[in-house]
Amino acid sequence: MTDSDFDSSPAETAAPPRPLMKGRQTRATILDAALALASHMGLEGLSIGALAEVTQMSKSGVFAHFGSREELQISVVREYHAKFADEVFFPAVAEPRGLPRLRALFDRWIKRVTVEIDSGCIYISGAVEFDDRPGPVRDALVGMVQTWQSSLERAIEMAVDEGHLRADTEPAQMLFEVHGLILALHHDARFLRHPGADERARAAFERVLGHYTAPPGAIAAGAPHPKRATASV
Amino acid sequence: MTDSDFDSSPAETAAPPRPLMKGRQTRATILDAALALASHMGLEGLSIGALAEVTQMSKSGVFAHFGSREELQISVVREYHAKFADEVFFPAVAEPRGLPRLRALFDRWIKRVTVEIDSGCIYISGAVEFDDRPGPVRDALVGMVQTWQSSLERAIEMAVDEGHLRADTEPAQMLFEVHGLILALHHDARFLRHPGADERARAAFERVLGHYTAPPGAIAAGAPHPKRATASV
DNA sequence: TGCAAAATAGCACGGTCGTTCGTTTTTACA
DNA sequence: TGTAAAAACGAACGACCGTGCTATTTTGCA
Repeated sequence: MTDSDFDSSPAETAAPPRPLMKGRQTRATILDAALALASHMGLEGLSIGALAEVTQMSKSGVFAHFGSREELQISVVREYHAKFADEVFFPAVAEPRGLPRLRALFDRWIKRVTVEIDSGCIYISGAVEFDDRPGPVRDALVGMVQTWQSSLERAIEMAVDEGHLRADTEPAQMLFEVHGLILALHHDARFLRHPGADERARAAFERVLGHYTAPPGAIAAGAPHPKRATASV
Repeated sequence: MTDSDFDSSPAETAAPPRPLMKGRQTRATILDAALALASHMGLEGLSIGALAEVTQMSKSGVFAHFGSREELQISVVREYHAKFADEVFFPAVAEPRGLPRLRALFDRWIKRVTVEIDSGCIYISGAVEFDDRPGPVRDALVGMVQTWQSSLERAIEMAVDEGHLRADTEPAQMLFEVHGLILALHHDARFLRHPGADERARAAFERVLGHYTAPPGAIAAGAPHPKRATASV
């Protein structure tokens, strides 16, 4: 469809077999509440009881829509993925390839991580919660994060191809650095509650861009012989 | 004591009033197990039952040492802080001020986050778990992270004073960027299980150093006029 | 409007959680 | 060695958890 496989819903839309309407609808309501709840408490903090209370339903009523807590968690991850795609990725790929698209991606990413008061990034919190916890939830999470990172990496490659970034740019390396900025932003804004964190992130992003757009000879590899770098005191 | 207030134990060592020996000892054993457990499952994943099983004690026996789960969590945070100081901070401040010390800090930080297989960084996981969860545990966590970051920022300032870094360096900004590298490393190594993540972090660190050691005129603020930066396609 | 099917509710289960309390064992010092 | 205090145990509590059942209600279509 677009020039990416960053697809919101694999094969779920369209084709309502026969008996459904209210079902999907309340399922969507539950999922919305679950997404909000998971943003605060983490995916492991999700509880069917709390979800039932919030949606004014019975526990079993909520439960029936997912069949297991694990399936609920995975559904939440998928839901977040879809929302993330809609709010970050798709609007950004409307921008022209290269730097404009790259800037749009980063800018929307920043906003997604910070401005939405009640919504911590589930990619980030999920990564920490499930880095040591094997299972289907982790697998789903890893898959979606990898999809998003691949999309970003491809956007970087395009910027190289367009001549907006240096030809010797390592997309994976640049991605690592940019991703770090988002993580630092998330940390400083949400945990430490630093007010100016997003400005730090934007400034750092410009610095990174500055490096990857500089003429290849200017800034070579390591430190360009400062006064006395690794010398002792 | 040293040139920092990065103190391991506020006022806990020395001065055993009278009746204690076995108590502190088993408390330390429990705390060790708790630290390992929290590294895997997070601070919220800590359970007194699991801790009792691992230490071959009764639940109430474990419980008695802390008085509450919350106090246990705080003790774990303090314990991690002390270990972190011993393994990262104190050895690094043995290096001469300026770049050598800065490199030592970053290098040991990297190792702390990655090479210790069974130990995720509690600062990082705790930050995600408690960014939306007010209370004493969050307060303790924030305090320790701030202490560590202040120490790092001071090390950067010293490097500026020594003339190892550019005079117009904003320590807080540089700290933000370096911290992001550690977070990206933690993410890629532990969650995505990328093998070469630490090399990416080291390379990025050198890049950051390269920027902050370059002569002030060379790389100004934004992008230094590449071929055609923000132009459309 | 009637009727099958889907959606939801209600209830109970086994389990784990943090915590309390009374008892028993262990420690440390006279 | 005796003894008071500290440490550890064991059982029980109320609360919440996910999940499995069987009703009951609601839906959508003939």
